[in-house]
Amino acid sequence: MSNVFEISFHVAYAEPMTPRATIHDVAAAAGVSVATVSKAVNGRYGISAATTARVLDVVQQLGYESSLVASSMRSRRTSVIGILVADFEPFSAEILKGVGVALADSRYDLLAYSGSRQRETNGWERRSLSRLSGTLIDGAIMVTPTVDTTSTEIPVVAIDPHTGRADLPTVESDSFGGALQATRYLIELGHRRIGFLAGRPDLRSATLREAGYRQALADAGIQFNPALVRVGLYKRETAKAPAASLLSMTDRPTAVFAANDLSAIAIIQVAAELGLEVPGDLSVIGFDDIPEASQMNPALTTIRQPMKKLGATAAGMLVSLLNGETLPQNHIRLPTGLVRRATTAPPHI
Amino acid sequence: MSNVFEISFHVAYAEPMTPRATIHDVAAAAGVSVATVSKAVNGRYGISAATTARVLDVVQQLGYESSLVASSMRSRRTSVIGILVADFEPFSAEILKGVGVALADSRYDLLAYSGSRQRETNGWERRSLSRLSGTLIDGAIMVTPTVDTTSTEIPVVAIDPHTGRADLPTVESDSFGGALQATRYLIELGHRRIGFLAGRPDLRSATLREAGYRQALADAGIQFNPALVRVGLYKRETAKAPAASLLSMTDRPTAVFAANDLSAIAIIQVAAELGLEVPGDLSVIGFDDIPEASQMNPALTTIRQPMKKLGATAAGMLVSLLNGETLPQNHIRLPTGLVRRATTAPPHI
DNA sequence: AAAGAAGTGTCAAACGTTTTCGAAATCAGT
DNA sequence: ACTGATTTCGAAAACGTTTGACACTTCTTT
Repeated sequence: MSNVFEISFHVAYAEPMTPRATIHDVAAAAGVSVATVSKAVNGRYGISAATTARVLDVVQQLGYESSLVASSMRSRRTSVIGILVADFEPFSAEILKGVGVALADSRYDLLAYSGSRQRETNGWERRSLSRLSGTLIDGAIMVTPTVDTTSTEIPVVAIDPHTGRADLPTVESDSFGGALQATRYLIELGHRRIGFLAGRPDLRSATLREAGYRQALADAGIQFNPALVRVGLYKRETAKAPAASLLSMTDRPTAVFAANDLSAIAIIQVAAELGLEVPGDLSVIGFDDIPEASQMNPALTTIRQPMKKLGATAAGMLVSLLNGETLPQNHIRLPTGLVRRATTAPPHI
Repeated sequence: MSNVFEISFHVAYAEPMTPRATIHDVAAAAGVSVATVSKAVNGRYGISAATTARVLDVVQQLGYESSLVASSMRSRRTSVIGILVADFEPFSAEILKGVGVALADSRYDLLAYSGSRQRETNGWERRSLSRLSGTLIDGAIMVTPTVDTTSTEIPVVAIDPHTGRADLPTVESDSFGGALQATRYLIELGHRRIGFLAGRPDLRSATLREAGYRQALADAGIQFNPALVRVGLYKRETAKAPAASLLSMTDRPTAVFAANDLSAIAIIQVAAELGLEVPGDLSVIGFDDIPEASQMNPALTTIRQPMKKLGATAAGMLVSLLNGETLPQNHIRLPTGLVRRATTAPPHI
């Protein structure tokens, strides 16, 4: 059976796949022991210049590269930083960019891992982390973790962390302040019936955004109405049904604050399907300012969150931890800002 | 020295880092051999239901997860697909999103790898591939590879491939057609002195974009002028100097076709520094339509390239190869389209 | 010339799994 | 009870590296 597999591969490929050279191949070709090769390649002390040169020559010829897996199995350090994401949606992609530039001239490689197979199940990232952490990565950044991960054997920094006691370093943006700004802006435009499409209740950002929403209402003397709140879970697919439910009410809101841009996109799409015009019949404001927000038509009014900076900051913290330093502050919060675009307008009179 | 390191870690962390449970720990706790644990966990035949249950119980208690590294070292298949990128800039990030959704309900996990350490050196991705391929990943997608990678032991699909003989499956967009469209559009606007800011000459896309540019000029009866061509290498930093050189000419072009959006952004920035107005004094058109293109002010006119689809297509091809299937076609080219925005206008009279 | 020091290379263990093979135990059939 | 088949489990090898201990040379020093 395994043979069948191999054979069909050879069919698919013009050239047969040559197995890569191992350290044993190099050792044999150079006429030395594998230990010598290892030391020569890694520049360890105790190998003469002549031998080293000869070994490196063979390495060159054979195109040998040490297997990351095998070497990391033995020596526990790999100089690779892992970032664990549920999937590569716009938010985590932006963070990835930030982490990438922050690590660009560090001595760390970057490995982003997304577990397609099991990501619906809770705690996928604890499992993934566990699978990668013993070896392979020296430290990890976790984006919107689904569990309150406790101690691991490698340093971990969380971005947009879980609710619950914060036992690990975190980076997040000012969700409360941002939500306050967003809701206040809708109120300033004249809206009174303002809906809220909430995020993932297990994330601190989601609870804070709801808190900000309620605070802004309270400040304006508007009674909080639970009937105007739906849970969209931050994802486009999961947000559509609650969005539809919200917009199908007989006395539907004139404006909606969506807890993130993907939810906002979902509700705008649902509105279109229901024949509602944005912003004519419905104002929508999002949160994040993902690149897609400005590409839409009409462009999305939203709260900008410095996603790249979140990533870069987390990367910086992680590198500090890996250097054995103590962090000056364990929890960092970055500011947000209102971006006025075209999905918000005063309500119909 | 290693001790010092450990100690400082404990300082940085409130809780001591507990080493993760290994298969040996599970075996000891369950009173069976490691072989039995392995079989129980992986559902292999030959273990009684009672024993399996007991082992799984212990696994649960200890929170055991098999090490991806160790298991991949022994059994060569990991169900992980790797995507190798030079760095996470907008283009590769978009591709990543596409690969992610394509793999979402496959049985493969996704691992994106970016070698910060050595990415300036040529052939970084061949080395990275080699380091990961023996183990860890079952197949790979390479984005804008710097070398004409020959046979490896795992299937590889290239996106935006290298020039040179195409020995591996490739996915790319219609660079020639897109360049034709772009240049033609500038000509239609009335431009005659049209500059070209070229890409990485080792990539097929770059040579094709230059070919399209020259073809459009020829079609319009405009003499190709080498003095109007600079090489920007697709990256913002590397494009700024050549852009400045181009715009500092005494008879500078009235319009520039930049081989990708990052180059376009660079030249617009340089133009601003030189006091030139876009599109008043200089029209600029890019290539890619990265998310950032529409966020700029003025928004960038560009050739849209279906980046997510490139990624998704490559992922589909790779999965086919991994299934041992033969690809219906080894080279796929996707169409491009003109996106008119605000950085292009007729030239001054 | 002896003895220690320094330099250079090899041996073998270890990392955490999976898998093959064989041993022991249980069971069925006579 | 005896044979043979079947089930259940463990021992050990293997994957490709790194590294500490050790052995053999060669060089200094007295």
